[in-house]
Amino acid sequence: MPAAIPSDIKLEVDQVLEALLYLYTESRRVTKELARKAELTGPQLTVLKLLEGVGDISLSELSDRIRAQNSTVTGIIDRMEREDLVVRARSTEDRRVVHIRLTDKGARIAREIAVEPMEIFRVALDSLSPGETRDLLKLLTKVARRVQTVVKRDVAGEGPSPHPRPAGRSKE
Amino acid sequence: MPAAIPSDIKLEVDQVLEALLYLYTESRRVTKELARKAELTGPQLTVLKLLEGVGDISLSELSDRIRAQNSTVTGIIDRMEREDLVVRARSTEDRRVVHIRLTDKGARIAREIAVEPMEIFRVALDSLSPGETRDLLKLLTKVARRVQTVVKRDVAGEGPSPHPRPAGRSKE
DNA sequence: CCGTATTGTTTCGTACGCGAAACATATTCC
DNA sequence: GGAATATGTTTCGCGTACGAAACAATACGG
Repeated sequence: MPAAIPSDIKLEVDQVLEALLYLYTESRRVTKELARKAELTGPQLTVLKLLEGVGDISLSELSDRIRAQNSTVTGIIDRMEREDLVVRARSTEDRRVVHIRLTDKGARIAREIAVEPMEIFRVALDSLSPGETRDLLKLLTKVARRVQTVVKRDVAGEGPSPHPRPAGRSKE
Repeated sequence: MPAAIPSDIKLEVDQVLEALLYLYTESRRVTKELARKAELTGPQLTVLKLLEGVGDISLSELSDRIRAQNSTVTGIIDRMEREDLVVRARSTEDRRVVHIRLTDKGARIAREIAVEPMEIFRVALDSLSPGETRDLLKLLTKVARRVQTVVKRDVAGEGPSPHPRPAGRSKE
């Protein structure tokens, strides 16, 4: 644990978080806007392009891929089924499993939207040199990995507070 | 525009996006978890700490700060008012504006949650050297700025498609 | 002054997004 | 083989989150 953190580092950390927030927010906005042209929502477009890429998958797998809970995806698929973009097909081997499949209409729309939702970010990232891109990736994954271990430890502990208390009052 | 983009760059870009998504998702999860200890939701905790920091502000300003629409914040404030965490106070100079103010209860809870929601990320970012942190910030802001200009141009155009069409059919 | 545009907030409708509980089917262990 | 368990999905309740429209008050042009 670092002993004394200079406060200008804290400022930079804030700015990093700000930048992350901005980029994420913007990525959603862009996806959404792109989707609107096809009368879709952001998540629906994501699902459509995903299915186009990998073929039929189960609902759980879909949830994993788009990092959402099953209960969330159930709703998304409900609405997409209502719009005749996908169909549910009960698996024959394991009857608990539901496979999600593109309909012809769904496949056609996926084809029509040739742009990857994240295209803008590709463009933006192109403003970095290959070396910079690699550096960025390295730094981000390093941070991500670190977050992951902290979170893991946290979840495992589950107790009173494994957090490194930030010198604030904690009594009551 | 770079002439030929090697496909391993594309892969790295994907990974960068993946990392961004992960970090953002995780930050929300952590905030939420922290908030739960005080019977709050993530956004509510954010608002509480923000008000604690800057004092009374108008609803619009609040919306700006947390990057949400007014209509979203209206709902959040509704629920917080219901829980007696904040009060609305109509401005006397301009009777259109509503100032949001912490109640004693709200202020107390804000004080009790000494941990900044983003603390975990501070910890994670501490695993980078000061130089690396600065590099990360530099790269992220560079990308963010680039995204911003692309988006701006996009919005300004508003027309058929200022996007660099990716060789897909665009009719119909 | 009066009408019109502008600005700040709320309302409404819809779509995520989550966690907990319900439910159905599979698996395991005795 | 039947109870206990685990796994895949849905249901439910709640809280964001957004855009468009409604509404209120202010500013602006004539």
